[in-house]
Amino acid sequence: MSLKHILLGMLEKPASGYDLKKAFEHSLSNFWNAELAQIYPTLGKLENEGLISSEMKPSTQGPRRKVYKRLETGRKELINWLKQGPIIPKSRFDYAAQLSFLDALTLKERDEFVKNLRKETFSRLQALQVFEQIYPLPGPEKQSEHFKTKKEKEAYTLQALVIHHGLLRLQALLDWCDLVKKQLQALD
Amino acid sequence: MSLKHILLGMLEKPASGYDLKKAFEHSLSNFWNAELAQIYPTLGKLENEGLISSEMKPSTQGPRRKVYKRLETGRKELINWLKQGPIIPKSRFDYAAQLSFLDALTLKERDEFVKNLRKETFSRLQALQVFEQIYPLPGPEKQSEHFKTKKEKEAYTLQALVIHHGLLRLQALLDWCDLVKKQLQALD
DNA sequence: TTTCACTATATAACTCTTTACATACATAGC
DNA sequence: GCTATGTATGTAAAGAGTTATATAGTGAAA
Repeated sequence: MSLKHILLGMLEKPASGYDLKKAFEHSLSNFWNAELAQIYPTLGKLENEGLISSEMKPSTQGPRRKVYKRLETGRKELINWLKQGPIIPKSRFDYAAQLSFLDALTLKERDEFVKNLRKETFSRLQALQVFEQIYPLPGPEKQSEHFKTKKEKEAYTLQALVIHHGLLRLQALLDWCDLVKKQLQALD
Repeated sequence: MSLKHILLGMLEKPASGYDLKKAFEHSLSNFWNAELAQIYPTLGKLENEGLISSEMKPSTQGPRRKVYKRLETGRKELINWLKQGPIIPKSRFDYAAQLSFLDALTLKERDEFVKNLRKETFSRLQALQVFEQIYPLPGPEKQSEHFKTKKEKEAYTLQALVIHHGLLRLQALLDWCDLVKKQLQALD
């Protein structure tokens, strides 16, 4: 189960289920998302397995928080997961499946379909470009003094790389939309 | 549920559950895949809903086949699904999540991780390029006489476009792997 | 003072998907 | 006769994920 390991990885610093959900809603949603209804039971399982521990803490805003902390066993489990090598999920591209059946629609409806896909893709790309400005990739300059520790620079670089994954992916999808538009027009 | 509609779309010509599974294993796996244990119950549901009908037919090889046929109600349901507009699934990129925690590994292990991701991506790209040669995109030439009917050319073009979706996607992933490699090397 | 918005945790019911298993016919090779 | 491979359909059980709902505290606006 990937979510277990993803939560384990996210618990670099102690956090509540609510905190983790917010992290998904921010930058992380580019590669994963999970609902609170899935996060809470999963944290519970991780605690039962002795990989994390919890502590109730008062909150300034609202009810008391259940803050989880990753244990050393949890860190080892995370490393084992990473050592397994990259997990490439099965492809699930609903819109591509839809496109392959698009001849069932009228010309006007087909155009509309592609236009909507392009619009949505562009909007997601723009949203990611905001993060790109916050996390530009480290250049070849010798401004390492910008980072306090090596570990800090490592974490930063990985974050920037994940954002770039989304950028390259969305740009490729945008290019594809343009190709589809061109080919559909050529069909008339 | 997307699988229902995808099977509905695939039933342009009558087919058995086994036939549909084989279609997934061939070209379609680039945007979707489903196990027989999921296909059979789903076909049963579609039949209960009156969207498709079935007929037992003898097979030359093995036991008798249950061949499903899309009904007019099924075609209308497919069209309604397409008219909803493009469905963009939630992002689930396990390997990108793994990358963001990669600082937990040694330098050698990180290199190995990226190398494996690139290798697997390249191998998938090569497999798709075989399909690209069978389904090249229609060029601007006036060789429409190559296709018997307009409907035939439409179906062909859509198929070629879906293959190109995979090509662009995998090429973008390959580019990203190279970027990751470069940035990880720069960290030492 | 009621409503809204936000923080915070949790469960129930449902849907979707995967893995494992069970059954059965046909053919080819050893 | 036995084994392997391929065709063909299905069920059971477990796991993953979504949607709906319940609860509860705080603060700010209307």
